[in-house]
Amino acid sequence: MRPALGPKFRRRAGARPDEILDAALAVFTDKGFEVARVEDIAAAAKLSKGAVYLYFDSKEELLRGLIEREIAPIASRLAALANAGTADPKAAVRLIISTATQLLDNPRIFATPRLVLSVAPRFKEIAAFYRRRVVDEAIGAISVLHRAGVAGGVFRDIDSEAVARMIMGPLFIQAMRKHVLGAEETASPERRIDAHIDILFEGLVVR
Amino acid sequence: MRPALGPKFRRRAGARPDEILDAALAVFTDKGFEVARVEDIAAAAKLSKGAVYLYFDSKEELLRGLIEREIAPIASRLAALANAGTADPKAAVRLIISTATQLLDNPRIFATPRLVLSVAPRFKEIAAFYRRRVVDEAIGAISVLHRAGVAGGVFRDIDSEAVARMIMGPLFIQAMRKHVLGAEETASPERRIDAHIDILFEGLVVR
DNA sequence: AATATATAACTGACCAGTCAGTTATTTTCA
DNA sequence: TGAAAATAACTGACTGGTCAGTTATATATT
Repeated sequence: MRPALGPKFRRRAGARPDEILDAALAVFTDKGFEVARVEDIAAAAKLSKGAVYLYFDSKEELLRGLIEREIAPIASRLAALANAGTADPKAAVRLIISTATQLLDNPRIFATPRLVLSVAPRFKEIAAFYRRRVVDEAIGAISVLHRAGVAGGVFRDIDSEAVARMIMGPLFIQAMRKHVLGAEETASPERRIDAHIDILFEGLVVR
Repeated sequence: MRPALGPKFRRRAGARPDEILDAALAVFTDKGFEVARVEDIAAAAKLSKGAVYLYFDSKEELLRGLIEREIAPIASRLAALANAGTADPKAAVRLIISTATQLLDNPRIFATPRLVLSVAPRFKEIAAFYRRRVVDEAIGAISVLHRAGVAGGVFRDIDSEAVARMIMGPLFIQAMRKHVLGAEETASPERRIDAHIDILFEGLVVR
């Protein structure tokens, strides 16, 4: 019956889980976890719904798989940043801010944090997992950096968690405003980075 | 049939919509908009499901009504803050930070922003409405304050939006961490406020 | 009596997850 | 080599449960 459009499927099961997770991320981001239909995800992965269930036991398992996959690279990247930066803490903070600004500007990358936050009320362990693996790690990395700066006489001796909030907070709220509330960007990333570092390092008050 | 347990209903209906919205806020916050059942909301308001539909046309209307009701006091409060503070901008910034810290620590108050963010992907106009009425207003208020400080020679002349992000970002990320990801508070609100103002005003770098 | 308020039973659409059957790919062995 | 057998990948129709919204009926208020 089918005209000659090539084979309907190939032996490529090894690649399937990743393809399905890609599709899941897109659909979850677009509609939210609850509203997303497994059939939509299947369609986006060019499969039937039944095939999705060959690779994942449930819609929830799809969510878990996705988050685990997306978390891995972040966690390792963070640790690397902190360790690399102890020699020149000011430059390292600069690097963190500019790297994170660029990452968070990217919708594809911000999609997972966004998704985690949206499912957190229902899936407490996912929330806890993300907090430990990403948020706490990030705070830890910044803390290491800050303490190194204090030891080197570069940074003032303030609560490290407060410093972490002053670094990540502005980046995060900007990302939420842009990606979730749909706000326009008024300043370019470069200008935002410069302004952020300026206020963070020099303070707001005239001296 | 019913034994003498008093009348089955006797209230003036005038109070109902507000009671239902209170119940809706509680249930939406607990389960999220999609998962929340109208029957749960009805039960929380001590009504039958049918009765809810006497006051609201749909579940979605319940959401809209709720958000509108919760937004009103915030918007007016913000404008007041900015205008009141032009005489002593430093004190006004201090006041904003300590007020907002306390407000955002309160789960009942953070519930609406949280809800808005969670439904934003599905209900774009709600997101846009909230952005205009709350986020943009807040930025505007801080901007007014900052410009006043610059004019008075107290604050450095930096991009006002960056200043707004440095004020609201750390507060917001802390609230998300606590209320959404379920993190413990490590420092008291007072200590957080002090540290925040210290870094914001004086900067991180030793001079 | 007439109206406003409320209930409980009901309907219809929707969708996660299942499964019997189909199609492609690989292996076996003549 | 090439046809048959075995296996892996996949499909789509179906089921069972859930829930937003409706309706027929009952109770309170004026």
